[in-house]
Amino acid sequence: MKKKNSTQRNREQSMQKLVDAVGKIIIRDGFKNIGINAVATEARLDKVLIYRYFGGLDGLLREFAKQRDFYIKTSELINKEVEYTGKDGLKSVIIKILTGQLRELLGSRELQELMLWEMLEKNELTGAIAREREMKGFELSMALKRKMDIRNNDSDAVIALLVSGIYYLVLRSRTVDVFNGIQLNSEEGWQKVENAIKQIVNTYFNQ
Amino acid sequence: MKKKNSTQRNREQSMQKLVDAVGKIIIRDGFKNIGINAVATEARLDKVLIYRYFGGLDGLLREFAKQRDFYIKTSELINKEVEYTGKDGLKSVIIKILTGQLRELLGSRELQELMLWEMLEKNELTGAIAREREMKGFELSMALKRKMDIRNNDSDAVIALLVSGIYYLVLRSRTVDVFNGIQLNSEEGWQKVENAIKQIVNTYFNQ
DNA sequence: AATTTTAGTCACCATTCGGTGACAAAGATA
DNA sequence: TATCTTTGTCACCGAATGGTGACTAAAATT
Repeated sequence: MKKKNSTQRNREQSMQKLVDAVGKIIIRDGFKNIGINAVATEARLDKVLIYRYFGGLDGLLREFAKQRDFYIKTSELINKEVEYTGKDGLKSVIIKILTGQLRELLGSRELQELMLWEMLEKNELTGAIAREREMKGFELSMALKRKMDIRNNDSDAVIALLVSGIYYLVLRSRTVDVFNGIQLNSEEGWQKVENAIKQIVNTYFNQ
Repeated sequence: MKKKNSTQRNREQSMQKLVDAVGKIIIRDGFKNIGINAVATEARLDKVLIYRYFGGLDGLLREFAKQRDFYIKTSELINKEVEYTGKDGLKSVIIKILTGQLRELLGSRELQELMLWEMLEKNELTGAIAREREMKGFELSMALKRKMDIRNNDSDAVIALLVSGIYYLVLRSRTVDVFNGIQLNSEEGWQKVENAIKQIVNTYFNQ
């Protein structure tokens, strides 16, 4: 079997076109408008290929999720920083991680759509993606806990609450301009959120 | 025109059946499965009545939203408490409000579905409902701000972050059991969240 | 060169969607 | 009693959905 790069009749290229079509639709219309017909039309290919190459829409979506690594990368990058940071520098590391997650999610429309999807449908697919991401976050919380005082066993709930707040605000900014007086569609508003994060972390982790 | 309570040919009763069908579907299948056909089937009535009595699905949904008051009631109830509370009691009032919102949202499946809906669709309907709720929350933030130190102008962002965190955790609990090590489907987990809220508020609003 | 495998197009299916017109019967009005 | 309005059922429409079988033609195998 020789591989030819002829523009016609190229299976790999067609498969990639279909995967890319998924991303385009998610960014343009959101995940809820994804369907066999929509993807095939977007890719300018016939929908029967989705069944042949991926076994159906689910398989295609799985391949899509595999290609883009959908988890918060900042966690992994800075995770080890926690280990080698003294108790004093811990606060700034936490702040760096949280603001990093804020900015990363804010910058990735695809990730936003995926997280919304996870929130209202419990697929095998969304479950798998979410599980991977949650594991990263959990590692962070555990790493923090080892550094913290043992008698303070609610630090993970505090982190969870802050991360959740970040997630909600970013996802909410898609459909609303103002939340609790915070401008969700201007850099000024996000600066205020970042400041709030810093202040909470600095005051809470001082005790 | 005499009003008769005959079981057949009763307009008001049929209208109410349609409105109730909306609620049933939202609770059972979520908002995304709401459609003309589904509502009519659930109400055991013909869909043409939805057009005649409500002008369409939108009008029916508006009536549905009007009947149930979809906003966080705790805010309104405790709002005035803020005014007549000294600076010392302020922390406990904030905690009471936040935990109240947590419990209220946790207890209302309908409200959860509605908030999810607001997050991913920008209807005239979802917009109106959201706007009303946001106003209540904003009033609270403003009332707090008046009590607080003027130089601290990020308290509203802190509140917004906490409220957002509460919203996200509750909504996430619909499709996931654990978030950051917090058990979202057990009272124990929510106790931890409440404790985290208390600790954050107590440390932050101490300065 | 002949044959088999593969990539891709096309036509079609049953189902469901939102939406509408026609019609029968019940109730109100005269 | 006769007429008119209202309530509700039914049948249908076009469009879009997910899904499949038949076919053409390119490419690989023999």
